[in-house]
Amino acid sequence: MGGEGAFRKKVLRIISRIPRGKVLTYGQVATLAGVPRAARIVGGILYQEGIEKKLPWQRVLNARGGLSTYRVGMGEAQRRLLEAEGVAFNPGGFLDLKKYQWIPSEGELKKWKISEETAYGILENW
DNA sequence: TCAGTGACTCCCC
DNA sequence: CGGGGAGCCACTG
Repeated sequence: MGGEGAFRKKVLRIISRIPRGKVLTYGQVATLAGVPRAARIVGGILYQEGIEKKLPWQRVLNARGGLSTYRVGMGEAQRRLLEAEGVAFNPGGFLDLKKYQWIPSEGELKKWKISEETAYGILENW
């Protein structure tokens, strides 16, 4: 654990920046970190270090706006944490990504060396 | 070094 | 809406 991969570091940094009440999907985090198809890795990293490193792990969801943590027994905890931040789930247990998705500032994108074009491609609510 | 793994995603039924 | 299957790829032992 606590490896030193560049991708891992970027993932941890990006997640640590997601504001209260906002979310990103695993795939979006992976893309912002430079490896668009490494969504599974993001989940793995959070599973290992999310709580240990005091990250806002609850703010990362699957591509449908649902919680993937039910399969590891963390679903209810994640839902409660999000609701405590003012996030409302729809009857199906999903949340509206267009409404809650975090849009990083231009400065942040520049820091991560992500073009606005790339960001526009993966973020719904630009 | 390398096969195995999986908090993912997309597609199809 | 639900389930199955095939890709994916950084990380791990």
